[in-house]
Amino acid sequence: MTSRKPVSIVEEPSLEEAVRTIEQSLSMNKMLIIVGECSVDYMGRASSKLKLGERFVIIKEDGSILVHRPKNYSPVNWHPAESHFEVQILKDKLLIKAFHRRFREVLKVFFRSVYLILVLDIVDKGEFTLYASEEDMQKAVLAHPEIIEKGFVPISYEKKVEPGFIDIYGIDSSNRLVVIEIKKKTAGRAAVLQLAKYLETIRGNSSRKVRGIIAAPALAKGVQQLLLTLDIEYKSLHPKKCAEILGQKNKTTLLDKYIP
Amino acid sequence: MTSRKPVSIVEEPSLEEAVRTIEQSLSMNKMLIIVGECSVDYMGRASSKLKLGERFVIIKEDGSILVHRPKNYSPVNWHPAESHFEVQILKDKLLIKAFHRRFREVLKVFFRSVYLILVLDIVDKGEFTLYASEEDMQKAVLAHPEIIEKGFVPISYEKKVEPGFIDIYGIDSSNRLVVIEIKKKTAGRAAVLQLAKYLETIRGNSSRKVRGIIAAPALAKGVQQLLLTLDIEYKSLHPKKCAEILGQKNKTTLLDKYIP
DNA sequence: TGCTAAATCTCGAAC
DNA sequence: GTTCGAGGTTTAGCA
Repeated sequence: MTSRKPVSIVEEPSLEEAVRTIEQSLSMNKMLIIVGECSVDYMGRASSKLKLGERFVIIKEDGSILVHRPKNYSPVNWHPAESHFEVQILKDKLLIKAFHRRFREVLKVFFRSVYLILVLDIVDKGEFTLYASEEDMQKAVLAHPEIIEKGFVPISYEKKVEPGFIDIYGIDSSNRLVVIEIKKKTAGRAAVLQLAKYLETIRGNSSRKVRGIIAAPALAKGVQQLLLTLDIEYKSLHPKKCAEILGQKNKTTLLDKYIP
Repeated sequence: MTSRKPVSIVEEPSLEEAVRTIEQSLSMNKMLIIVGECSVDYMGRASSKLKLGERFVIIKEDGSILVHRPKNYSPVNWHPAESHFEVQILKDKLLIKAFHRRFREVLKVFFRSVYLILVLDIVDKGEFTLYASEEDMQKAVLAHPEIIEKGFVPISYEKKVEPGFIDIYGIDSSNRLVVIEIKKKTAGRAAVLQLAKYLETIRGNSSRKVRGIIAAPALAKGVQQLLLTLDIEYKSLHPKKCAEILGQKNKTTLLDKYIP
């Protein structure tokens, strides 16, 4: 048994060698980075021509292709995933054709010379979280309760209540109990009904007035009426804003410290 | 004198070697592709965390940085141009910090191991034209003269006249001579004065009324007055529209032919 | 599947 | 430097 080789390098291949390498890698679903001198034609939703120059082309295992120049964040030409490829020699040039069926597009890269081909067999299962997770939103509220409302003071979080765990509970400026359910995305009926169950349990155990608040970036359609019926409030709370708030202590230490 | 080496490869460097290579390349304003096992933290307009995995990082000479996973067209993390970089070893990891001053952002890439570093010293002066080139615009006008005006009939193109070549000339519906100068981008004073010279030559050789038309997507500011003075007209002509006109015959032959 | 709206939008040009 | 507008925008959420 051979161990996986994450990086294979083909230096200064002839165009024929390059064709073989590229075809083989594509058939084995490996990623490619091809560096060389090329021109590019694109036609589809729009059309474009790029004259000869040195650049590199990335072909990913999901069938996306990108042509990158030495400048700019964005590729000069590309196809999103699901492209199909054809490689051939055509008049002393290596031609990579990428067809995108859904967009009815064709991208053609003509290599006059190939400096290097990288074949990457890399595995990436790393979890990616954007903005803030629901947990981070919770942290943001705990660290800065005023983002819910002035005078709110958290008492506990992840508190066990009959149907599950309450995200945050505390008291407001009038000493009323407040139960908060946090949602990262648009809050639907399910979220509201879950909070309603918590409230039912708590209201049954106490004679004090208990407020319920759904904190989410948005409210699903038709849920507004449900809130009125169940006597639950809605507070707009965006994960992005939470991230910024959490970051403020870091921002002074991180951003202001580091950015000249 | 040494000739430029477009591609340098550093395989399986130690983290210390990697730091040296990266710092050196950055200081010499060369492009970098770094393949390895890394995690990524981002904080700025939004924030994100990416756990350990195999991926590659591109750092371009304009200070843009991209972190690409094996899938997806778009990078998982990035900075647009104008980032500043710091490279260091931190707790058995290679840390690349990218600061973006304008956006007040920090991107941190922690490499646990580096498989390969590509240093690219590539030059790309190739012209990029989206939609249509000036030549295509000329073709579009020749194929469909009515996009200039109803009744216009081209007679010749690229005709030699004293200062250079006239893009297109022909006659209008009133049998007057028409000289057309085509520009792909906003027409400035230079373009108008060039056309004026052509007109001067032609008007000197003929007693007929000669019209001069600048065909371009836009007119630079202040040029309007110059047009009045020189008795030159302006016709809005967009390369995009020209491409669409030209593409009508190509779309069926190219796209339908190639895309399965 | 098609639309609507936001995006770490990017990017270039005008002010 | 900042703002404005277009883009093969892309991308995610909903009808």
